[in-house]
Amino acid sequence: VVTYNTLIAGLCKVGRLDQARQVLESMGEAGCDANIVTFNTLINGLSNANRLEEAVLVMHGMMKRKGCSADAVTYNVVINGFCKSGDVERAYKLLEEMKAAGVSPDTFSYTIMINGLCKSLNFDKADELLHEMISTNCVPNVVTYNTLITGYCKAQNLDRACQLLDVMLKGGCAPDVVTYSAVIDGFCKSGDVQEGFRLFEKMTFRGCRPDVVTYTVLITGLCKAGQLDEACKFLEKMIDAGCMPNPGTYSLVVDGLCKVEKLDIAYELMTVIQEKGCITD
RNA sequence: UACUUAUGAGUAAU
Repeated sequence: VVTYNTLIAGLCKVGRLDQARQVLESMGEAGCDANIVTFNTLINGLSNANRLEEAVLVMHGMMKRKGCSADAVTYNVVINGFCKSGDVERAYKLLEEMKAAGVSPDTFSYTIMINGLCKSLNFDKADELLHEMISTNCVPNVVTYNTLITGYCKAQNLDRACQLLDVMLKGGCAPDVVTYSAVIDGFCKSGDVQEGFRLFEKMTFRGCRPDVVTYTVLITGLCKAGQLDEACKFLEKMIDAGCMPNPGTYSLVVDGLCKVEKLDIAYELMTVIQEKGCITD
């Protein structure tokens, strides 16, 4: 079964969904019964391809089989599909349906739903779910908090984002590089690059290593603020810190320089970057 | 300790 599941997952990943489905259907004749993971894998593939009604049909088909019932992953996958497609209401209904069917939502379920609600700017409901999960002894993890924090940052509610960061610190849930990058991005997008750098200092002080995204966020902020010299310096600092920029990172700086007609500096930067062993595209 | 689900940035020229 595991071999089959791996094959189906591979087919789904490259978009050969119909073939994945055929493989699943042929398993019975081959004397190998599909299990819950097999179905979840296919349902996830359909869901990612936005073939949601089909995903639901496969889910229901599976539930009619003997010895097969939907588990938390099954629901999570479909709920996530509806959230990503923008149909948050349908997703929410499925979460209710899940509870009614006696399948307890897990940390993934709540995080997925909270993400959907944040993306549709329904923060009241998102907070409500956070409390609901805590009251049902389902522990929010770093991803759950990151999801909410990102949502609030995008909505430029930085006070609430920082408040949640505090909850994490005090509640023993260590913020990670995603948490910090999200909040730093929030500060930069609000025009306060300074505050972004202050948090950058704090994160390194607390032992959290910035990655390529963290640096890119700050460099983007500097470029948007017209501080191109600083952006260049910071780009070099990043490389010296052992963090390799990807093509997106430095093309952003090069683009910024070109827009203010500092073409010579842009060219110089390219040279420096290449000398440092970065691959330019 | 095999297989499936959730979170952050950038993405130009034509």
